[in-house]
Amino acid sequence: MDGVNKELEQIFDSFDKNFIFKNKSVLQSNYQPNEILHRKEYINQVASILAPLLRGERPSNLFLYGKTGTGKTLSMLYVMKELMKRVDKIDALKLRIEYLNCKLKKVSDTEYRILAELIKKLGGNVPATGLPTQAVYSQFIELIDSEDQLVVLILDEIDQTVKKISDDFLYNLTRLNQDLSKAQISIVGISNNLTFLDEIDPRVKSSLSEEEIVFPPYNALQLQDILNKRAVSAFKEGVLQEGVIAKCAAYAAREHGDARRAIDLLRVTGEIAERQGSKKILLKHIDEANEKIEKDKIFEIVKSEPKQFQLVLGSIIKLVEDKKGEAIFTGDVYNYYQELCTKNKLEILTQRRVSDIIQEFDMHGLINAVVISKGRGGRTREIKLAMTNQIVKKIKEIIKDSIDCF
DNA sequence: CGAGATTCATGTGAAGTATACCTTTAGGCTTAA
DNA sequence: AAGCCTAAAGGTATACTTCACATGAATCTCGTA
Repeated sequence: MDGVNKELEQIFDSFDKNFIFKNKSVLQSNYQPNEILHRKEYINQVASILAPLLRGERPSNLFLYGKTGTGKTLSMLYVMKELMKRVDKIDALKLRIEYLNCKLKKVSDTEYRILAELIKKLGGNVPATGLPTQAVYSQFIELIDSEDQLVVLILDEIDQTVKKISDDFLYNLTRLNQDLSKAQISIVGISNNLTFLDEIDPRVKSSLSEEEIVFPPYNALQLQDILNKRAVSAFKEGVLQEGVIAKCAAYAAREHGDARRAIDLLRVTGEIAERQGSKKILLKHIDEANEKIEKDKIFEIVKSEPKQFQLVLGSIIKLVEDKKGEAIFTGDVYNYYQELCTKNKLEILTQRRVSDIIQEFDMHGLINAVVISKGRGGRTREIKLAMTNQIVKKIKEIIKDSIDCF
């Protein structure tokens, strides 16, 4: 018994001796800063478009674009918070703002579920299944229309949804106002995909994006500001080696100015420094962190891939290692893959499919596959691994867990 | 020797199929009036 | 009668397969110099 306690004490002790973090949550992705840097202009735009709400008028539908980590959601939520503060002071005004991230797994699947989720947020109740979609619609409308009120629906990552469902859903939403007698509704769509609006029905397009705001990526300097600000409350004083912030910002700026990425990088860097028992965060920790994030991403992909994919990847790795330096081709991979399938008693997919799978790996950046023509030797893909040996080794371990190869 | 035809091994697109997972519907059962 | 549940029926997305055709440079063919 005593032994266990000592062990625990040690763990707690080492936690206590944490030199690095003061408040790590500041660097976690759901953290809401109370001031948003370098987005003032856009926040103002959003605010001025939504301002009519305060007079009880329906604002235009609004559409926000921008790549990931450009502060769209953050800005929107901020404006929403400020608006609500203001509205609370005005008695006569009934305003509801509902935020829904369409990408969340439990929601994203269908029109039905999005509506169900919205209804739940508005205080209604729908069974998880069973009702006709039309019935859910009318319940939704009834719920909104039950009072004299203004409703703003913020639909985040809406492009994800529309890819899965048709744009009828959006069309219906934009026309909701016609079915309402007392209440009025505005829609704010947020999309990561800059070309999203080009892909949807023009009727929807015109009514959904009465106003549009594009959020540009942050540049390296702006990222630095953001990181600096967060670092102050996240880290203990003096733990940052000079240049750490700048380097983090530079890394993220290279990746289309994604602030989320920058913050993640900074956090992971801190975690690595902490784990190594370092008293300061050094530049070299950033490289490790960057690699770790990269690695995690790859592992995530590999792990979530079905067995067939893992077999193909296993075949590729095996062949590349065997043929040191020499390029390998689709045919080789397919042959070896067939062997592996037999060995593992799995069904053999057609070459057509394997070809697609290889292409997918290429898209994920796990391998480099270029289509070449070998003249009379035919056409094929020339395949190379695009990962460091370390990562390959790890992947082999992951694959080995589920499949007998190598 | 060179232009054009041929060839190889596989890429690529379209369309069809199997499967799993949903939604809808309808019928039956329960409940409450 | 209304509400609820469930099983069967109908839909739809996904992951493949099948079929058919496209590719593009090495190689072959054959006419010509």
